Amino acid sequence: MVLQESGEMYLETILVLSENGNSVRSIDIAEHMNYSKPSVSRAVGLLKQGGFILMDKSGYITLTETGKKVAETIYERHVILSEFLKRIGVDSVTATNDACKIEHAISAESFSALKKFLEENT
Amino acid sequence: MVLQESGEMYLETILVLSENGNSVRSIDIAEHMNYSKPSVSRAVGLLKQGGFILMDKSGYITLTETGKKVAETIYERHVILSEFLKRIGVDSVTATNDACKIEHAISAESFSALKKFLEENT
DNA sequence: TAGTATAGTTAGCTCATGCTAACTTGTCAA
DNA sequence: TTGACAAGTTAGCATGAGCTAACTATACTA
Repeated sequence: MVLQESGEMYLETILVLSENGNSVRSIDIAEHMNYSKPSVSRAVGLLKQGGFILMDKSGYITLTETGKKVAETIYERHVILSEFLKRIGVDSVTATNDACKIEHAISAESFSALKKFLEENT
Repeated sequence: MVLQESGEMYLETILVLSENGNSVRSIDIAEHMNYSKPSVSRAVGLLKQGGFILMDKSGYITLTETGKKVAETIYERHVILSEFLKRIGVDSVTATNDACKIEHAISAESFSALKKFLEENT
């Protein structure tokens, strides 16, 4: 299963919700992302099928190792990208929004160059 | 008409082709973007309808003022983004590819901050 | 125990955007 | 003039991803 941008967003959302100590069911994802329940239901089904998440009998969702790896990769990109944008003078809200979009578009190579740049210019 | 990422790509392609002195018909766009003729035919129809391009009776395409503005905006982003990525150590091919994707995701505000950053660090 | 609220699912729609197959149209050369 | 090639269009398919309406299943409360 090839993960699209939307799949990455779902995984990232699951990671963020669980790290913040929130319960992670389809309904929680739907509320957080502002999507309808059926949209989330289908997406969750695909992610389950693709081996990125697990769901217990009560509907609580956890990331598999694979899912966690993807989610953490994307989330790290998000953090570094928004950090970088803020550093060059972009306001916090715009930086976060843009990071959210760019995180899916940037390659691993460009990302690590950016990260290195940020580390060297602290 | 709200322009999607794909519409931006078509306009950018039209700009690049014409600036390089190539003829710009649907078939030229199709060859350049590696898309089928029908895909381009429809996209061109939508761009025409949206007031972004004009087409003469022989099928030659030119950008309207609106279309040109969009195309130049995107193309400038492309140039600056790939310049920036190369500056921080990304190889030329990857920089170009990533710029191609990020140019549609970045906001005007983040872009101008990036441009300013690049100017101040020449 | 019956009724209600909450969560999840199913069916089916829409839109954007790619594709192929097949048709039309116009130009040029034999 | 005819035939062939090039360019463009039409019809219709596929996929991803959102949506609403309506149904199901579970659990708690009166």
